[in-house]
Amino acid sequence: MFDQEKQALADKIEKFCQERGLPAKSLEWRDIPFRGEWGMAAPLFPLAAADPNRQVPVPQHAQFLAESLRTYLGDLPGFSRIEAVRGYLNLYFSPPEYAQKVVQLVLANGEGYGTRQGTGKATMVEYSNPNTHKPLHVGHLRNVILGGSIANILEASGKKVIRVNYIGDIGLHVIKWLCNYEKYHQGETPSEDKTRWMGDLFAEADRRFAYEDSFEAEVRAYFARWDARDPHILELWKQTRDWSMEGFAQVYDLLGERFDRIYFESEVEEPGKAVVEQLIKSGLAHDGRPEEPVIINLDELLGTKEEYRVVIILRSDGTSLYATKETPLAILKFTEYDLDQSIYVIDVRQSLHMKQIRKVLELMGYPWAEHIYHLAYEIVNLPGNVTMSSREGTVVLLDDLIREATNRALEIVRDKNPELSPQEMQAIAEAVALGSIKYPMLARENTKMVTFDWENALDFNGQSAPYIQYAHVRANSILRKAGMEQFEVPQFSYALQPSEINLIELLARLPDEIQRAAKELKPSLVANFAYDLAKVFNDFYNQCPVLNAEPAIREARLALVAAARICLAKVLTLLGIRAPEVM
RNA sequence: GCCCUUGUAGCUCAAUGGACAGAGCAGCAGCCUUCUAAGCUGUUGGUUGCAGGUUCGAAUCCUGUCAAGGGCGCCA
Repeated sequence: MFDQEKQALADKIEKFCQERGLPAKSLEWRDIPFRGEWGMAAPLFPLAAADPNRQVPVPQHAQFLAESLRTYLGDLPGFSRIEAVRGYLNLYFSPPEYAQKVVQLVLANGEGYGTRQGTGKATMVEYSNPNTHKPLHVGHLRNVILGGSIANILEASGKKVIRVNYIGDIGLHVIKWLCNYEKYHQGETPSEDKTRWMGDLFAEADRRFAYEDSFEAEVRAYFARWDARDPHILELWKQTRDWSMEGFAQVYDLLGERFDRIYFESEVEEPGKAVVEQLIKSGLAHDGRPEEPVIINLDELLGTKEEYRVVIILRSDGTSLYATKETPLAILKFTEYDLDQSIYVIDVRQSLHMKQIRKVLELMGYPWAEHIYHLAYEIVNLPGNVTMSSREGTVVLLDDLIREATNRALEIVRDKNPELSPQEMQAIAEAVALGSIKYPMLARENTKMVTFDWENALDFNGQSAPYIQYAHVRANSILRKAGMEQFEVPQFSYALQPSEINLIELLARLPDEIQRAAKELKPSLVANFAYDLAKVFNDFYNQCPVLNAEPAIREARLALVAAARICLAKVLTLLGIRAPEVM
């Protein structure tokens, strides 16, 4: 933002160091942690520690250097004052200039503020990955939300992004479902809620499989028939798979997710078996059939001990496994696209598995194997550390949660905005409900477990999406009443309130926050920033009258509100949360 | 047994190796003739699991230890 000034400053500091025989270390600048006045700060401890002429303890010497430097620098253009405190050199920006630059920059870029155009090779993000014939619960939600947000953030940071969904449309779970359906529910068709109906039947099939030996045997036989491409089974499979896919489409539509490419497990099953043959031929895999499965003993091949373990790539009966299909999928991805990085958003329990797949691809000689990255996230549990399991009946279904949250939000909207049409009310309630469900899953670190509880999920107060959405609504409300679309170059030539300064500071930080979140693949950084931004905006809202301020101040503050609205909408969008105009 | 993750206020979580460790919820006391109170103000609450080490400086990095969760040959 102040590049020229910063460069001039760096030159002066370098000269200062040279004159005193100090190592020419560049100072590390950071924000000053005190709010209400802004600028940049540098600790002088490293320089003090490296000073050969130092005779007092480092902190004391750092303070001495800071003071010397302050005197040496004198008055600098663009900065209002310089101070030396506890070993830090603090430079304060000149408020009117800084404020104007920031607000103008935001307004000039609009929705594009803080984002860059996509250049270079693409980054692929694989996420959601639902299994057909199974219910969708809150646990699946974290994956979708996280993956979608990461894709958004990467895109905003200047990457080309390819969103990919890998659908588990085949495997033991599907065979179980089909076998159970044919035996006990022949000819039945799904009820209104297809996903739920499919899920209920899955739970039933899963129970039979676990507790009835005869059923298990039937399922195995059924799998063999699938393998032999029994036309009857293929037909049934296609039909039932479509039911699931229709249900998924509804959910993605509601959540606002879209994909550039959908891969099906079924499309890589045959290629996977070919890869297995190839691995056996090359000697990497050991074929123990018919008694034993086909395995790759990675530890033996690599000389490691209990690190990569053994990976099973084909069952002893020749049917495929998850690992059978993972290698051809990776090959397909890198064949279809020119990728810089291939990110897999998959829960942490599959860490070893992903590590094995990567290593197998590496051993097969694919140079891009190192560009595979497993983004591991922790699962969503229920209170008391109960894992969601459809078999145990310990799940919170997505449908139920969204419906309940929307109803609660609708009550509040009706109460607050009785003049709106039912359609408008519904749209707002949905935006609020989905936001409040999504936000807690994004605001934690990926590696931290999320415990779901109803009370929390339906709380629209405090650190939550509605809080941020509400700040956006307030900004929007002011602008609507002002009736302004265009803004003159704002003049902040009055005494700025601390809350105004804090707000402007956060607006200025937005681009860096996006970059950092993209680099670290952490939507939590954006989620927490969004809350900070909303909080600071609410402070401003309470302390600084806009519409009733005297003309010069009113104009500047309106521009600031417009800039804040843009940024609030921006961060919400990155999180996959809608920013309503009214609520 | 081997490996991974987590441990911060009563609860849920923040904190690019840097200044007094911050929010929300819960509790208590207040604020709607003033741009929407899904908001705001004040207040209570801490030996950052424990012990060492590295560093001018550690919640953050390293080692050990304790606790919780997860993974480890035919589920995905």
